[in-house]
Amino acid sequence: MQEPRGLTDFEQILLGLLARSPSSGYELKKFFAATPAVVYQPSSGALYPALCRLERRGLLSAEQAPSAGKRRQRRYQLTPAGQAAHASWLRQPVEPSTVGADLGTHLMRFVMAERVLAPEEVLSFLDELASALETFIATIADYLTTAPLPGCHPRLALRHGIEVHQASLDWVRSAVETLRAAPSN
Amino acid sequence: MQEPRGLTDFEQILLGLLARSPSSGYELKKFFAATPAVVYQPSSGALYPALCRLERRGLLSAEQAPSAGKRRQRRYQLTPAGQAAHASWLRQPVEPSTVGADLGTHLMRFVMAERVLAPEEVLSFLDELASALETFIATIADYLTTAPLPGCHPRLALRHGIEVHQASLDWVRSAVETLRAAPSN
DNA sequence: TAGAGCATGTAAGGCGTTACATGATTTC
DNA sequence: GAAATCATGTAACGCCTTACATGCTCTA
Repeated sequence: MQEPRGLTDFEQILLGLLARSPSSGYELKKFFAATPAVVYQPSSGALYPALCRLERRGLLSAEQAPSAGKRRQRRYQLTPAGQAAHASWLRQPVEPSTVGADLGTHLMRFVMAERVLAPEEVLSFLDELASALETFIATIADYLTTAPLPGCHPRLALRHGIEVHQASLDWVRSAVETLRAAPSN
Repeated sequence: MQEPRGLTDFEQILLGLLARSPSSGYELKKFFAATPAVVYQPSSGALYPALCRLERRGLLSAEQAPSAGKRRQRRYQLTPAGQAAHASWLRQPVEPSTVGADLGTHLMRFVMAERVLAPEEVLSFLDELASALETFIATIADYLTTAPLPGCHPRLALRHGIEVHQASLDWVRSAVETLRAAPSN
């Protein structure tokens, strides 16, 4: 029995979307297309095979064209195993080394954690995210002062990194405030 | 003659690094490893084939272990065609639709433009970047007010997008100021 | 009935990852 | 002389992209 390798981010996100509401592949495509903030537009060749993989793993189940016309349509929903996999993804600790790239994945987790995780779990996720961001910012700031950088563009680019991640950090802190003020809504 | 598909971002970045100073594959690896802001660590299986592809296209040339010991080593440098491809990458207009994801690529272009592009070309690149960011921010802000979003986490996540990209925009403006004040250094 | 959109999928090809392979050189 | 590091590469495998294929359903 070979290790069943972990799910990709894309697969986890599909799981999260289907946890909110069962959908067909086409509806998922429309969702991605309609959301301007999500700048990823999965192709058919990525989406349908991913759904098949999740189904083969027993994380999704599909019901064939139940309602309305006879137009074939596979509406997917999570199995209990799928829900478990999704919840475990949401509960994964924030890996500090990943905060420099793909902040998007963390944001996705935050969005999907609503109503799945307990409010205090969400707050501790944000705490982890905040300290990962602090560490990352400190690392760049240190590199900026100590490393011998040729020219002025590299320094400016590092300042960009600091300022953008500082903005993320500020956001995390204000989000914590917001959620503390109105824990459930 | 089939279209020679464009270079990947990774290949372009390799070209940019080698334009600064000819290096071996191993030195490039060390560079990626040593830079904390660059959160990508190319594997051997990505790096060496990429260098070979660039060489086969005639964009790089390699000299075999010239100096010191007889340890085999391939030191790459740009051919004239490679320099042309690199400059053309740097001069590519900022595609507004790409500004939501991979801001990193734009930053890379900015860093590598120093001393390759004329100061006014750099400034116009930053202008393009600024207006792309403005558009993106406005799009999210509009979506935030008009779209029916379930729950409070999605709204918070969109605010994150706005604030982070606003920080980028502020940085662009201050970078323009800095560069205008000290055009060459 | 012709066309546009719905809805799912497949095939070829490219690139990256992980892991392994292979020598040469320096260090203890 | 053994071990670590230098330095380059290859093989298996997986996923995504582009492009195409296939039917069904609604509208003009």
